[in-house]
Amino acid sequence: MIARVALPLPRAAPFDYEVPPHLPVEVGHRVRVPFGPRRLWGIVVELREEPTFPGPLLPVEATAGPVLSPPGLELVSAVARRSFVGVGLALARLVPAPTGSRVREVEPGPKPSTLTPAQARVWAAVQTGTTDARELRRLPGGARALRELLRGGSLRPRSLPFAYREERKGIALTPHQERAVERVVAGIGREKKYLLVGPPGSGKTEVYLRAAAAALERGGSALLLAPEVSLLPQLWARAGAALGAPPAPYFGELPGGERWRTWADALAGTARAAVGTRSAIFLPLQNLGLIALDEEGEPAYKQEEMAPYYHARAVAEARAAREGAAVVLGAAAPSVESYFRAERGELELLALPERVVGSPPRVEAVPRGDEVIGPALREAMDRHLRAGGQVLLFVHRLGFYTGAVCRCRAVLRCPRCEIPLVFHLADRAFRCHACGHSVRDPQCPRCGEARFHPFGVGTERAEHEARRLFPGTTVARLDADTARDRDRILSALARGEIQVLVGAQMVGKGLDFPGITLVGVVDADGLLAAPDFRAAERAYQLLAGAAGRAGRGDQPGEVIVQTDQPDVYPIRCALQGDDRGFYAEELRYREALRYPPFMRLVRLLASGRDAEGKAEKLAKTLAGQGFEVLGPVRLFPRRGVPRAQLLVRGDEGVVEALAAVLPSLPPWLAVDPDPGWLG
DNA sequence: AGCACGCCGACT
DNA sequence: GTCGGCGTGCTC
Repeated sequence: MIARVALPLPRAAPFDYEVPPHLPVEVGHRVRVPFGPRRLWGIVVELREEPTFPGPLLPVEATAGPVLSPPGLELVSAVARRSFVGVGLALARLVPAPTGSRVREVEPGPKPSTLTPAQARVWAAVQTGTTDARELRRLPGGARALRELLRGGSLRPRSLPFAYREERKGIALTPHQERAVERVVAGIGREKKYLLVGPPGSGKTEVYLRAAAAALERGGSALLLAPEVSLLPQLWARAGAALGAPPAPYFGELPGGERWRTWADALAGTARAAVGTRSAIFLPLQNLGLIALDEEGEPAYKQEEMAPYYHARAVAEARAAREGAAVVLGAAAPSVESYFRAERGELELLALPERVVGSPPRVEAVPRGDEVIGPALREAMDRHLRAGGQVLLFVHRLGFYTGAVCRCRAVLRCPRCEIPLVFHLADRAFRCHACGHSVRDPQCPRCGEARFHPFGVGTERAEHEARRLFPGTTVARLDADTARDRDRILSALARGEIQVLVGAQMVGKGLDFPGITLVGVVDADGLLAAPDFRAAERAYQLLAGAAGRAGRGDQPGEVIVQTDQPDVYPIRCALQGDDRGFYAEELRYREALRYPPFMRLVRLLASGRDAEGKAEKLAKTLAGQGFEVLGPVRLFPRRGVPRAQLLVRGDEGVVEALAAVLPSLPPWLAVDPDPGWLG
């Protein structure tokens, strides 16, 4: 028997190996094979009688058992093909491996029938709340007993960053929710796709959970996705309550051992519900009945960093088509793509028009002027703080000043990455947000001067201003720089110990804090200034999301948006809650300029020495073959490596057409068939 | 990806 | 005369 084994090599096709007669090897198993002078672990993608390779074959050396089912394998193959990488590399990056990472915390599973004295001591300690594995190992005979209990499944490893828990009693559904649940449940097993649109607080999560429960009742499984790890604790806790058992967690930052644990449980069919982020879309849950993507328009669902490039939404639909699952895409402000597809009937639109929690906030646009916190916003903050409310200030950029310019008009940039440097108060230095490079006393590379005029508003500056304007109030900042304290910050906020929270992207969505009665968007114009055809969409989503943060409690909410262009459609429509108006206008613009969803853009990314020259040549070749090519443009170097990109525009078939022309990609080139953000 | 082989510049 | 740069090719 011949096994075709996909190895973790960037472009290579699978390799043939001889399966020794008594080695139990099947498709989807991880196996160890000799490869030149080394040995590699790969995944068997096919078993066949006759080899495809003409030369002599080496034998498979060992197997580690199944890691993926045949449908999962096909799914990953399709994803790999679309981003022009070998299946082996895609598998290596998407399928976790069991690691010997030490268990740090445990939680009890089913009570074992027989216990040795040492195991009994460990078991008793866990029952009384000792979940720290280090402490348990210190008990007499503890290390060994712990290992045995873990192997027997009576104890399970745990290291979830999930401190937050929430009780929610069975809430009665609104008629709209009832109908949405009914529709989605009808789609289970029928590969139906839904777009569930409703403002924050309209009860979308409840719809996912009821549908998930229905999928489980029918003997299937359910997968619930959120765009960010920070949103998982709430979802996990609520799903646990709704489904009767805590779902398995899966996300990139989860320690390897636990990622593998969830993966293996899914594959074995012992985990039937899971919550996770983007990468969880590949979890091999058996008999999948439902996939829900909350906040489906969030860019975090798109893998942009490295191949295989994939959008969790697209993979969800591919899985649904293969496995018959229903897909629910939920959003307050859906992506333009999904809205368009709902209009065309490819997705069934389900609307949850009314809020079940709180009332809609009062929204107002005010001019920003020269101040970070202008007079109108200041007045509103004062009013809400006096009334005992909490304030969220939304700023979309990190740092204090977001840029600095020399007297010779040169912008201060990172010497490696060429990105404008951002001044941070914490280290009193200019920092590069791409590579971390930092300088205290920069000199202008052009004129040698050392005097820069800083400009721009970052989260630190907004925090500083809030402190200055409201002495005596507690101001906290939650952004990428303070993310490791997020649990502490959010629980302090929940306890009312923080009056003003300054936050970037991460506070915009999903988090539910009834005490926040005022949301201030500090610089809405800056959102729109991004050089990307999706800038308006992003601005609209962030504004709609930020607006949703206010007024979920008993007190009515208020939203103040500082902008000098309140009549530009993304801002105007977000303020007026005119979603139809926004999508109509945005779709007109996309169609006129031949952007997605009317046309497809494929991104070709060249990197390394002479990236620009190579991209230039490639652009010429492709243009000569009749492709519509945009660019190339030079990009900011990544870790000192120069980069350039070009875009190829075409209809749906353009990816296949490119594949025909670029049968094997040179190592300096990467292809993203569905780029999210063109920066 | 590694690792080999292989052909042109600055050094003992 | 060598040491060493990284360009092409191979691994079942």
